[in-house]
Amino acid sequence: MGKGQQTRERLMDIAEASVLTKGFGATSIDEIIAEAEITKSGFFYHFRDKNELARAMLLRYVENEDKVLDEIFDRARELHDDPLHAFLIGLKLFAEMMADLPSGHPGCLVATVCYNERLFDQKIRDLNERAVLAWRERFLTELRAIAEIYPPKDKVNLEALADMVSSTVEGGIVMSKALGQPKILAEQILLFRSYVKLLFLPAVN
Amino acid sequence: MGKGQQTRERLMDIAEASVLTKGFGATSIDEIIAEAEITKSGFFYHFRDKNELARAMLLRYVENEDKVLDEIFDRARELHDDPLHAFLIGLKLFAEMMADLPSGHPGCLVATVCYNERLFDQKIRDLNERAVLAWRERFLTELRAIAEIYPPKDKVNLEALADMVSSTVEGGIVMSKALGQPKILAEQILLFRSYVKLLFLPAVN
DNA sequence: CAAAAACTGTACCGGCGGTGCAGTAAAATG
DNA sequence: CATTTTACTGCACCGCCGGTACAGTTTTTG
Repeated sequence: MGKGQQTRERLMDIAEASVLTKGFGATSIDEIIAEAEITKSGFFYHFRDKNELARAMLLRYVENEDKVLDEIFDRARELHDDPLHAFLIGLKLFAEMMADLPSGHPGCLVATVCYNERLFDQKIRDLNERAVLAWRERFLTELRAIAEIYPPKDKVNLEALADMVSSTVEGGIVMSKALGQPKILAEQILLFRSYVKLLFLPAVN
Repeated sequence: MGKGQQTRERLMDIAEASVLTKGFGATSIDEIIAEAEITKSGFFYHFRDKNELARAMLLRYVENEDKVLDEIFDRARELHDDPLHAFLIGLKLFAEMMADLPSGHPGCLVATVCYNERLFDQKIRDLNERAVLAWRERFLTELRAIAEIYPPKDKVNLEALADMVSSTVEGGIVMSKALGQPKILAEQILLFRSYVKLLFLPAVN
């Protein structure tokens, strides 16, 4: 990674932390450059404007989340051949990872984009939508494989169930932040896992 | 309601819509007063500063949500004596209400406070926390009554399960906004309802 | 009709996002 | 080693915004 890329990453790190705690509109460039110890001109060398910073940040965030999810659920499939059990293992690993974040999940950029939509151009909103749709497809694939083997015990729309993974994480983050209790996110993921168990597992005791 | 109170409400209506789509930091007083057709002096007659507007807005929002939830779950208890069935009916009514919002749920102020925490004083963050804790207590009471009659089929922390109602709504709103599909929120509530059914109902067919 | 409530008008301050552009230090390249 | 490219610095400027201060005016209400 060249020096320029390093600076870019540092600027995005600082901006991300600020955006997640103050929102995009209240995140000032002056504040970012002060913390990064760079001049305003230096900032605008890397990003044409604030929106380009947002776009780059969101892209980086989504790519990173995808990588993390790949690792977790690939690992889970390594640990068990059965799709249902692999999925349940993956959810447990996911919950553990969320519980191990030292000061809780810092927040999801996808959620802040939703709650700041008017501030972003169409490109960013599209990127955001595509990220969520990719999550849906990811989990839908797993759920279809599960439903083929284990008939669900209640009539559910698998697409909505796939969305429930993301929804649980987004909701869990908000709850964790609202109550200042990081562990809530992991709890919510485990409750979703309990639902998957009850829905697909033939005999739970 | 006096004229002053009417203006206050109008200012909060306008501010709320803006805060939910642009964040608090990007919501300008100039923009609010332009839409409300009032002067800046008029604004500051009603609210000492932006933070007082936020406090009043959040308080109003939370009180209103509580009222809506009271109505829905009181009605549900009217329709069925059994706590589990009453809760399931309540969730269905809730989902229907969310599905009937013409352009989807506009967003939750509690979530925006979480994602703008650094912009607000302790008073507001406390108010936010208390609101979420009140939701927890509300649903915990119902769940305890249910669990006394129907032994849960999986080991669950009832407190976390109570939080799952709020979490589902918060997550569902984010998903609805991210994908531009209002119905997702209702779907997610119905999936939570399905979980409650599988968890407590003795024989689901 | 008087008092209180609900504003308007005006002038001002410092900070911020953003632009433009000239200059320069450091790193990569031939 | 020289040159080009990359990665910045410095500076001047604009208009908008949150907020302050305060005097004056209209509207509502008891």
